Amino acid sequence: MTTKTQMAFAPRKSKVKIFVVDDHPIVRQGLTLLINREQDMTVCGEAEEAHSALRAIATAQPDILVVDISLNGPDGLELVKTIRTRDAKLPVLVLSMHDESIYAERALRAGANGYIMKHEATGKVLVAIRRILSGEIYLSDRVASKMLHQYVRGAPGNGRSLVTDLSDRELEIFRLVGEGHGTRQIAGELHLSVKTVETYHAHIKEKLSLKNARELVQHAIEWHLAEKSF
Amino acid sequence: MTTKTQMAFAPRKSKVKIFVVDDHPIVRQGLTLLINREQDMTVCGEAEEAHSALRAIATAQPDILVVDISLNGPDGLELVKTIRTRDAKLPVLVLSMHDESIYAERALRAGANGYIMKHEATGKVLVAIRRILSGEIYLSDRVASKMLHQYVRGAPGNGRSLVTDLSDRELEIFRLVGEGHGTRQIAGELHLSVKTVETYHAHIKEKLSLKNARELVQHAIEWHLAEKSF
DNA sequence: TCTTCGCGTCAGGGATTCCCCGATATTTCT
DNA sequence: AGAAATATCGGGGAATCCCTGACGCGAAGA
Repeated sequence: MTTKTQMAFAPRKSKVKIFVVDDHPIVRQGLTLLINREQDMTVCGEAEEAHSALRAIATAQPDILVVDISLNGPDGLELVKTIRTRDAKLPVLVLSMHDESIYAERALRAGANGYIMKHEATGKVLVAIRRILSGEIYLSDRVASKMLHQYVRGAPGNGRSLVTDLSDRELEIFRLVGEGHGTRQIAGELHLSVKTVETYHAHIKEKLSLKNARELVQHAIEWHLAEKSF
Repeated sequence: MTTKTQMAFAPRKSKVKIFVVDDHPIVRQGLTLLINREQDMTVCGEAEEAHSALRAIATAQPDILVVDISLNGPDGLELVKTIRTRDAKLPVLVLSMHDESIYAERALRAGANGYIMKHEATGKVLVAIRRILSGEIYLSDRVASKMLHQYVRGAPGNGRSLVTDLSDRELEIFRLVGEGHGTRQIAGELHLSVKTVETYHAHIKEKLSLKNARELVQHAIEWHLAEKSF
């Protein structure tokens, strides 16, 4: 099931090439400096959004990707999915500033090989990268146990919100609404028809039991600046 | 393994001592590496939340603080306010991942000397630090122009919120909007014409320098949530 | 295997809101 | 008193909301 034959256990002659996608230059810089300090790793390129990332990846040919989940335009999940349609094997580590395990689950479902949060120790990033390169899947202990919990029981402590029921695309629109983007604006950013965005509005309203668009905006904004850190 | 305040082998030369507060280790690392590459700057300590930050700052005696606005527990604004009660002059640069200028206004009002967003170039951080150390206030061009625009018509002397410029009736509509009520609904509740409510919308947008109704809703909700915490 | 179902995408069309132009009367400030 | 702000309404075009569809596709279930 796994393609371990591709991975060599012998020490590489060339460094592992890593491509970083994050919309915060400071984070990119931090990751780059962190990675380049390692003897056997090097950052072969960066991008701040999905479109240019795909272009740059084609030429840079990295061995692994590190992708932030919240980007301008198509988000990290979309990027991972797109990459999966082009290269089934290219490993991806998804970064997130949110502790919410809904993203972890979605990331893995989208085809990522690991999920790590920005508030974890920097060393964990390197651990995750090595773990993934060796063919395994990386999850932080907290997220892993959380996901297992949700696997065993439906809702531990009743901590799941209706937002969990949203599909990836719906969640993406929901997030953009929460950031204050309008229908037309979102349609433009995601290269969709206005009508399509309106359909997502309708679906989200139904899944979250919201009466009208105003409540949608209200909940999206409150959810956005909730910053619920666990 | 994790040391919140790490004493580097700081050269005794008169480097500017910088203290970093951010709940994302990757960001802290990025900032630290970035700053320490400068000849005249050094990071004298870090913290990931407000409480330990206050303790560490007392001993580290930094020349300037760099504080993320979203922390676990008390947020960056609270930290800035607390610091202002202890040291009126210690300069503070507030970091934020939000590009909304709502936070910029609040940051300055809380006593910060600068506001910069994480999605700006890393070099800007160094520029901001130097600018602040020279006694000035740093704002990114976009935010600065917007805030200046706001202060032209306001009263710059007192630090009151722009919301106080609203008339009673306008504030009433503003509050209802923040509670999620729609135009028609408000008109019904106040026994007004829909057109009248629309006029108030326009007046409020004008006074608060808001582009469209969406920003109005955003600010109204933000303000509404802030009111509840007092 | 066939069928259902969720998902992503889009259209038509009436209802509603947004947002620019106004207007008039009362209250408040100078 | 005169000027400015305030409170109340309207017209009309653009944008949106919201309902009712539609189609392909992949996954899950019968």
